[in-house]
Amino acid sequence: MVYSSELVKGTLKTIVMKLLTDNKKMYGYEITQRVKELTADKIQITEGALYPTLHALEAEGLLTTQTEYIGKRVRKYYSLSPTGKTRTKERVSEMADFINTMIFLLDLKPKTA
Amino acid sequence: MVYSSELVKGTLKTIVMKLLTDNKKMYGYEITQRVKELTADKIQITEGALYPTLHALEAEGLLTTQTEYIGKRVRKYYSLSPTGKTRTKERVSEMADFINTMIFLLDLKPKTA
DNA sequence: TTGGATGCATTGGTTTCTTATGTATCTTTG
DNA sequence: CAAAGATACATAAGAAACCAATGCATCCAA
Repeated sequence: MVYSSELVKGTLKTIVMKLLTDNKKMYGYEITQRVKELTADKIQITEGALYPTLHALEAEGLLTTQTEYIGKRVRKYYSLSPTGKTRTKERVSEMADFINTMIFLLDLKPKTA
Repeated sequence: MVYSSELVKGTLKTIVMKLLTDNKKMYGYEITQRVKELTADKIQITEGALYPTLHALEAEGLLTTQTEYIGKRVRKYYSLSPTGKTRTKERVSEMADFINTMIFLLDLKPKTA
């Protein structure tokens, strides 16, 4: 099962940034795999979506990169900048608020809970 | 305060359909106002987003319409078709599942809860 | 009588994502 | 050892969903 792409829309940046908060540094491919395993294949980040997003976050100054070589293969690690860490907290808490609003709007909690 | 539009993306249809589940019939403008008041102005549905969405849902056969006149002013009521009701349940429960995934991914619940 | 609210709708542009493609290396398997 | 699949980066074309702006029209209150 995979969530409809419409549902997942708008959450990619937040997910990536939160992962980087917990893991200090990660590379693109690793992120796609981590999300897949953490969500039991329900969210699959495509590379066509991820790489432009990473580049955009870097251009915004929220991520920094460092390139490593594994044999002859390039691996580009991303880390949160100080600004990125701040923005991540803001984004995550905004998302938390939004989720509560959705739970209320969609009546997802039994009233007796 | 208003949620960033990026965050709200992809939830419009679900919200509209759920509202129609609870209210039998509603018209466009009413929907925008209801969402505003239910969310304390945090979600503001623009008309440029809403009307095309309503038309799309109608074209999909999920909504039916009936036009009424208030004085000389047209008011177009939307209701869920039987198919629409089924789809709404599916959408809402998919959204519930997705929200749980996001809560897990973003670590939004204290582990001792 | 003018501004604001009500109520419909479309158009042009942007953001965000998908699908497809490209290049290259490494590993596993028949 | 050849081929397929995994690893790893990236871009380009197009679709989907949305926003901002605008337009038309009615109603009401100041």
